[in-house]
Amino acid sequence: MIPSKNTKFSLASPITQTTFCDLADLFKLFSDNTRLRILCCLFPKEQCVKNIAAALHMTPSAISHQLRLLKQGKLVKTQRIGQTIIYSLADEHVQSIFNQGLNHVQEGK
Amino acid sequence: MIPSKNTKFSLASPITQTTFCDLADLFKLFSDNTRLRILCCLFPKEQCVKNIAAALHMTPSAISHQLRLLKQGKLVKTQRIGQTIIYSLADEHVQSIFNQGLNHVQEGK
DNA sequence: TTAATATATGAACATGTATTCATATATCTG
DNA sequence: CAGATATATGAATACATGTTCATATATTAA
Repeated sequence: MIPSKNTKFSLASPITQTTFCDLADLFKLFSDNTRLRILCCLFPKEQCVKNIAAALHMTPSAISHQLRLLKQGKLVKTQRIGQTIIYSLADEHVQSIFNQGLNHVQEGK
Repeated sequence: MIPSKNTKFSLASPITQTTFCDLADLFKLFSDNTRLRILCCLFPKEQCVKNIAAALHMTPSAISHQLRLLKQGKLVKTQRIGQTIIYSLADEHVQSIFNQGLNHVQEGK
C-alpha cells in the first residue's frame, strides 16, 4: 500500500514491510563514519583487522566489532590465513552504493 | 590517508573527514524504516503531511519530526499552499540512492 | 607446553534517536 | 474576531548504538 502502482520498482516487485526493514538495515551499515572508512579501506584491496585499525587510528577491538556488523550484513566476507583474518568486500554493490551517496554529497547536496 | 590513491573517486577528489561525516549523515537519513516509507510516498508525487501520515498509519506529529530531518538533509523540499505544506523530493539522487540499495537487498544481498 | 600474536566477544557506559503527548504557530472560514 | 484545520516543536520516554576495557579463543613459534 505504501508504494504506488506507478513507480518503476514496485512494478518489478512490490516493496513489502520486510523489504523496507532490510533496506533500512542496509543503509544503517553505511550510516556510521567508522564503517564507511573501513569499507573505503577495502576498496583498493583486502585487509586484515590490524591494518584497518592502524589505518583508521583505532583499536582492533573497535574495528572488530564493526567488521562483525558488516559481515552480518553481508557487506564483507572473510578468509583466514594463519592467525590473521582477511576482510574483503562481499560484492561490487557495496562500492556502488558508496559512490552513489558520494556523488550526492559532493555535488553540494 | 584513508582512501588509497588508486580508487576512482579519490582520484577525482580525495575524501576528507568532513566528507565521510556528510556521507554518514546522508545514509543515516535512509537508515530508518519510517523515513524510507516517507520517501517512497514522495516518489510518485508530492504530498502533504496529513496524507503521508494517513498512508503510513502514523501521527502527523511523528511524520513532521521525520520530515524536518529529511528537509535539513536536503532530501526533500517544501511548498506552502494555504494551510497545507507540500513536501516533494529535492532531486533525482534520492530515488537513485534508494533504488541502488533496493537492488542490493532484492538480489538476495 | 609456554609465550606471543591476531582476532573476537561480553559487559558497561555514554550518547543518539524515534515516537508520544502537550502545546504552539499559522492559515482559513464564518 | 472566534473556531477549526494543518503543521511544527519541545520535553519526556524508551530503545538502539559505538567505544572501551577486560577477557576469551585461535594460531604460530620456540
